[in-house]
Amino acid sequence: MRNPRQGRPNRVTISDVGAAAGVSASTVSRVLNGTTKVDPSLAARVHDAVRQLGYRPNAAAQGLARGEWGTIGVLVPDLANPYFPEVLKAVSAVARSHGRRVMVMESDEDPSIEHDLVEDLMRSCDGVLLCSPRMGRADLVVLTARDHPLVLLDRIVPGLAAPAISADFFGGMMLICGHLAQLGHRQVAYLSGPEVSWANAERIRALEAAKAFGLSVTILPCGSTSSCGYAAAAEVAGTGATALTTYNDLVALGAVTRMRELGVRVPEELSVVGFDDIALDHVAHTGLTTVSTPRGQLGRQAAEMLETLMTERHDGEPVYLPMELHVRDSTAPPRVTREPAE
Amino acid sequence: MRNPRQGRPNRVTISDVGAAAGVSASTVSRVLNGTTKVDPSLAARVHDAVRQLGYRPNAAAQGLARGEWGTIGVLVPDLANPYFPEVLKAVSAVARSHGRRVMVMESDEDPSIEHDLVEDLMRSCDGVLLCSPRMGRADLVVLTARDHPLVLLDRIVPGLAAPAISADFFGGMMLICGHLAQLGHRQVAYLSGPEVSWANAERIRALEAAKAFGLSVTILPCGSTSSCGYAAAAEVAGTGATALTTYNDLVALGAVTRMRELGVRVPEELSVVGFDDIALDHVAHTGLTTVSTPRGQLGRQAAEMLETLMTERHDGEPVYLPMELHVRDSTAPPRVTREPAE
DNA sequence: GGCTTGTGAGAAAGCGGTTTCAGGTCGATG
DNA sequence: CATCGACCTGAAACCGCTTTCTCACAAGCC
Repeated sequence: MRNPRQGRPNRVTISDVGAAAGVSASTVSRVLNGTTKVDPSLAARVHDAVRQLGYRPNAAAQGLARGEWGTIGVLVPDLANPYFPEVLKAVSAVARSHGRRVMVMESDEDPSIEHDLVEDLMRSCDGVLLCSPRMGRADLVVLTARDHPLVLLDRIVPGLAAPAISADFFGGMMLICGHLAQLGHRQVAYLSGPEVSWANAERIRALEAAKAFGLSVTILPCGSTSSCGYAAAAEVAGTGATALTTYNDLVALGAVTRMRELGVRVPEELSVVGFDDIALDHVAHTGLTTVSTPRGQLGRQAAEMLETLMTERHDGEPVYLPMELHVRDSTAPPRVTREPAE
Repeated sequence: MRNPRQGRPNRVTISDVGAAAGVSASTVSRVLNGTTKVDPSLAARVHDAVRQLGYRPNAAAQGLARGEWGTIGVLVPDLANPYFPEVLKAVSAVARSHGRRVMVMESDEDPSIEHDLVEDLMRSCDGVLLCSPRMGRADLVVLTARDHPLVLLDRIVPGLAAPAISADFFGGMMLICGHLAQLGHRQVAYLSGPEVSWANAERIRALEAAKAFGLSVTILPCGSTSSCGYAAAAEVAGTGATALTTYNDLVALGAVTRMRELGVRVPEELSVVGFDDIALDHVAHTGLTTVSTPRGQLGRQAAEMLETLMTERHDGEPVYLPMELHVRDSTAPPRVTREPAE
């Protein structure tokens, strides 16, 4: 049944154009795609017909015939997280410059549906950009094993067939630790992100490594939202920490708000550091010390990787983009140095 | 040329599945779509084959055969504007619940390319959600005249064939004016948004109407970003206004930042009101008085409208969603009442 | 001038599904 | 026991476009 109920839109086909111009459909196609020389006068007639009939080629038919959808897919955990729109923006620009459309999906932070979503993207896109901090390794192996262009974003997993690009979370946290150590802090607390998040693991790995700077770290379970930060902030006092590091800026800002309420002065009594630099500092004047993720570059480069992946085969190593430290008003030397460095 | 270079992904077709299961392709299709009763044992064999071969139907082929792409398209002016991700999130959820994927495009605030983008969406999507505050009326007329489901978001234009839904910007600004009038303000300045923006016009229309409350309004050209607000804030002093209204929260926050720098105390010396409620107040504690746009509901309802539009024909009137006033810390009575109401 | 090249346009064969159409099997019925 | 429907299933047509294949025609060569 051709679903006669709804007059399907855009019913003018390439043959209609051909008929109107007095040529065959093949010729119309050739004119529009410029694949072969055609008689200029015919070409003109075709263009006229196209304009008059308002012809627009059916994307599905083109995709089918060409074996290319002209589309790339992006999966992100949460669109509302200010981190992603910026990435998306860059991806979208790159895709457009290559004549591709962008399909966006969101998993709502639910890793269990991500596999299906990616499969869905794969069957409707030429390539997929996957940003999934939580997806289990097994799923990743299955997906990257499929012979379908896929680039991993902000997630480096050794041994996968797919290329990957990520901000250097480890390096970013090291910058923070260095900054804190230099200020004289020794006891640091960390409001940890999602348990199974790779990005969170990277931060923790850096915190461990920072023991070399003489930092001692207490890890408090928290989450990735400002309300998590707000809720978890109360427990920082018990750790004796003079500085607080966080999974991201949202958590940090939530914590700062709570600290204010608790009468803990920032940074005099407690230094607080964010992560990602999404604090919109120019607008909201939060003055949060943090490290910045190069989100635009991340998106741009990821999209370019995907684009090359769709023509050549993959070769390269995972790419890490450096983060940058922004010292603002939320960090200061600890009030009392516990003891001078031995 | 079939582009033999790149082994096209997902080469297992429905016929392969049929062969593996010892049935015809038609039967496989019937099993997968459940259109007709098929022998249970055959169905089982088919399902096995599907699983073993990892078959996924080619979306383009399905789209072509069914005359439906299973996709809706969304065009927004700027993904990085925190307003849109929330709308998008809701749209995406609704689309998914109807088994549709979402294609996203961004015009980068450039109305001149929007027409093409929409055309592109139309030829690859079953329906289009158009959020374009700037597009000229002529373009809108052309696009809505095409026989293709399209819903207008945050833009009500009388006389168009397409259904429309918008936040009630007029009502929102009236709430603000009422609030300010009640506090005793008489002289109000407005940092105006983009010249040609419909949403901006609505706000101004409300400001005009608020003369009935005894408010006298000075309109200052500004823009839609925080840096615009920052830049334009200096001119407010010259107007004698005791309260400042803005195109949106970003502008307002930029203005507040500048006011702080200029030594103007908010709200003691100047009340400032935002618009949209994207200030992330729970995280950044900006304390900005503003009106909230029901972005989630907007996206949800718009997507539903589009969905019904794709089956039935359109009938209804434009929908306006109410805004809500949030009084926070950035508004207060004026320091000196210029003169008592006559 | 006859024959080989070269050129450009139309016919036709897919791309990978869905859906119509026709036929074959089987149970029920007269 | 022969006939008629129901009901499935496979073959074939079709969705709209691209691309190969084929062929007619014109120009170039000896």
